[in-house]
Amino acid sequence: MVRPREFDADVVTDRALNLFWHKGYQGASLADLERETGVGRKGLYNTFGSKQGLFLEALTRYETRAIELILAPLESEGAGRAAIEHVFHMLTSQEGQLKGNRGCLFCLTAESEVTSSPEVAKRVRGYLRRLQQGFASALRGARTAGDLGTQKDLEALADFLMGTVMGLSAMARAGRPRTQIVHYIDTALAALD
Amino acid sequence: MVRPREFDADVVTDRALNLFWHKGYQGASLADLERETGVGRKGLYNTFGSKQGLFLEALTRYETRAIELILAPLESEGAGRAAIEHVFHMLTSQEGQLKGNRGCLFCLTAESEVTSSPEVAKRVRGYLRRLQQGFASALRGARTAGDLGTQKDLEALADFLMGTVMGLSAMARAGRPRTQIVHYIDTALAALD
DNA sequence: ACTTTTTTACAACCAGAGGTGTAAAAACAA
DNA sequence: TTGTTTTTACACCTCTGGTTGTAAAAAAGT
Repeated sequence: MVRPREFDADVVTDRALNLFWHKGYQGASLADLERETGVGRKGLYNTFGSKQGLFLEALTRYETRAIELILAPLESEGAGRAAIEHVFHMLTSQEGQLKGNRGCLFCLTAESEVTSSPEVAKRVRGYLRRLQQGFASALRGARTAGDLGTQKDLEALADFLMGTVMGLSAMARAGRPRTQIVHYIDTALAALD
Repeated sequence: MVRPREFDADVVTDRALNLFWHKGYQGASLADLERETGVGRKGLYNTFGSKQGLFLEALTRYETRAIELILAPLESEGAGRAAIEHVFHMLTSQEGQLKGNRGCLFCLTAESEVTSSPEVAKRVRGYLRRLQQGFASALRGARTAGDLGTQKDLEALADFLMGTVMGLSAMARAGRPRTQIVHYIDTALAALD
């Protein structure tokens, strides 16, 4: 009775995510999105409602991946200092957000103008809060395991690590040399000693 | 013989700088610049040649201030650990880049699309390099004064501090709570212990 | 085969971008 | 005052942004 769609909304979301990740929300134009996804304007609007709707969908997709790769290791029961180090080393590896000078999509978005949209702003704040809490959780684990100085302020350390993620994202997007980024991360992790 | 300008290019540059600082290069439109400076399009184009020309002029103005406030203290003869701490505390104070969620103009520009312009990219790279070298210089001073662990890698620490400036700028622009920023900076400075 | 429903392709829309052309206005030398 | 030069004000241009309308095309139930 109805004509089925010629494209898979999931792969379209994936491709749109890649574009937003590379160029940011405002930097990715509808023409870019058409080209990248192979779907015409009307198809995108019928499916996602608006450019921002598509962006929110892409954010969800990104968050899902980030939960697997970053948050889950930090939030897991036995997480401690090793989990924290693993996350940062993963982020600076080829698999992480360094590839293609993309950085972290939420960090990028947090600095941009899209945050004037309440929905986007809420999503960004939520992610960053969860990230900070993830670090706090893993830090408590590290303390319990005796891997952390007893005089350290855990809340301050969690804020520090969250800021470090933002700094890492900024350096990645700025195309800073790999050596500099590695120095940055290694020194930051040494702050836990 | 010639009709003199009705505006002072210096104050126009200042006002344009403020706008670019708040909204970024692409975020500041010609209409915004006209409104902010009180000068018409033709006046701006006669004086600065193009939007990018005006931006480069504003960058120069910003750099001049940054040299006074940030680089000079780091590069001065007796600079050491106190100079580094002073710079970061100044940046997190009301006088610094935190005011109005502006962050650091060079860091902001480094993450943006304007860097596809070779002139802009060169200016940004030059500033960041000088900043890193300023930290390295002050770190050498700190070591000489015995204010630094002897086993620390100075180059890595300098890269770390430069990254910390980028992280601070990102947090400021993202409108992160002051407490979090203070935690971030204090913990980063403790990494010098 | 016909009808219905939805997707498609294409063009158009309106707002805003950066940049420019034109002619009036203003200052100073003569 | 006149003439020259440059700045101004204002409209305009072209291009691109996101968004929407229209009509052809395609599947599935009857």
